[in-house]
Amino acid sequence: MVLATSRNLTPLPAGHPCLGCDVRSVAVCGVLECAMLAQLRLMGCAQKLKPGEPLFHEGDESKQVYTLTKGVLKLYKLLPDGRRQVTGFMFPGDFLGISVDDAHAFTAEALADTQLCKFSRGRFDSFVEEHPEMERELYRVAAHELAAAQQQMVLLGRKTAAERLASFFLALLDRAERASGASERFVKLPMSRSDIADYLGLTKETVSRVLAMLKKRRLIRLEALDVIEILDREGLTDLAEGLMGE
Amino acid sequence: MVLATSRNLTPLPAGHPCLGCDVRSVAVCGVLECAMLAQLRLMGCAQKLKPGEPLFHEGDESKQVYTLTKGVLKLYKLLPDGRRQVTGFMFPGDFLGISVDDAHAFTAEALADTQLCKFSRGRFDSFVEEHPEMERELYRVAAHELAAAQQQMVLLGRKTAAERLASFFLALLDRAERASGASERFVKLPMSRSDIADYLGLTKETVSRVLAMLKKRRLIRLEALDVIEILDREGLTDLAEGLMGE
DNA sequence: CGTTCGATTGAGCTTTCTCAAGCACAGTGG
DNA sequence: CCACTGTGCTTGAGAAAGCTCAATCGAACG
Repeated sequence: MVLATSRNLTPLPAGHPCLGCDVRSVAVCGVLECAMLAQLRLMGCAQKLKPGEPLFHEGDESKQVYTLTKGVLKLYKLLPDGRRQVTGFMFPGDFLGISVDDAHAFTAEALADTQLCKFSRGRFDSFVEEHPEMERELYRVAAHELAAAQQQMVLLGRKTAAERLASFFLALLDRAERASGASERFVKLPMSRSDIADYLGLTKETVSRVLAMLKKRRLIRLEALDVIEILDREGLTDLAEGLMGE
Repeated sequence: MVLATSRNLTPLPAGHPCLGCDVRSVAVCGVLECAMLAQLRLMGCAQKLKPGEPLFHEGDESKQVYTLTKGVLKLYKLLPDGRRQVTGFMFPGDFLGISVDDAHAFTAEALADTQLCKFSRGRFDSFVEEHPEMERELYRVAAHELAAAQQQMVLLGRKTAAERLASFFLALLDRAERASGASERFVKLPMSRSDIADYLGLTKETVSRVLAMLKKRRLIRLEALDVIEILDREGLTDLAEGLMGE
């Protein structure tokens, strides 16, 4: 639910801290010239996170922006009594840097071994200053995120548990296919059942039960605890859109 | 849940279609020079809507952008079976124009007699082209919207019915106070109970019942069916943040 | 081989929803 | 001026989806 989408590939100069990443692009610059991408990357320095390690907390001052190059992050907000809402997951290629009033609106925490390319906000801002087309791109990505957030509001406000799970798996599938550029049958779930529950506004028990139901209906299969196979994409799509209820 | 916040006031030239509006500003240009605001306004032409009249539908091609000058709009998305999620309300000063792939992500419908200042997207884009600081402002507003959307996800995913209503009233109160620049005790509800329900992920019956409960707890009072008085703002805030449950 | 931690399953409960009836107020026509 | 009607709001009773609490399972790891 934050700046997203991986794009064009860009070569990195030898010796750069981001060398060895999964990704050779800067997501937010999908439309920018390769020269510009390389230049931006040069300004960054590498940062690594272990599973469970936070990158920053909700309310922290936002002094850096990041590109995720390897791993997965979950983004979440907490209520004072501990209720958690996961607002999104970040994958390689995603850009992390939108903030209001220079404060982070959510906590970002690694789900796996994670690697980021970090830019100081000042340097990033001056880079954007020098490349006005970057500004447009930032706006485009924010607009995209906003549309995704509205879609998630429909899910949280109006969909049943089964519809939420179906929508979630299809969204992960779409993303995997966009990343690989090929059609996929298997979807990796790098997050726990609790994380899925907190993203979909459910409990982990309900997630487990609905998962069992989707298996019994032959819509999906569990290849492993954290890998699902999509058996009936059309059926899953109908379910996700609420067409199975009647 | 779409571009928002009213700001600086700008005089409009005599004879302009927007003359007679509630607002003398273009929200999205909060930081821009007055000269620029006036110039943008000159490019616009007026449009009026009656209650219940749609401005555009979800999926329609997005050929215009708008500034709301008078009235209220509700923005919503539908599931195929008719379930509705209201993603936001628009008030005078709000800007309506963020879209992805040139298609509207939601339906916009008037709740009252409404007046807008309309710009063709092409002219708006070339105006933005000529005023790069406008691009930054668009981005800033989109980022603000995104933060609000994430807040709404917490509400929809994790809050109880009472917490949702309390949060909603406080958000309306905040907005009213920002608009008037003064402290307020009364909040106008220009939308129906069903609209509130569809915004908060509830049913209209639950909204009514929770309203009755809030009255009994002396947190609010109904001045009229569509005007609430805030009797205990602190209590309402505690409730909205989930601090009353324990 | 035992321990641990996440995932699953079960039973009962709570919140919210659904369906239905009653109420209040605005607009209309006699 | 008042009954009539429609629409939206409120209230009630029963149902259901999903939650809570608790027990069990199972894979990973020491």
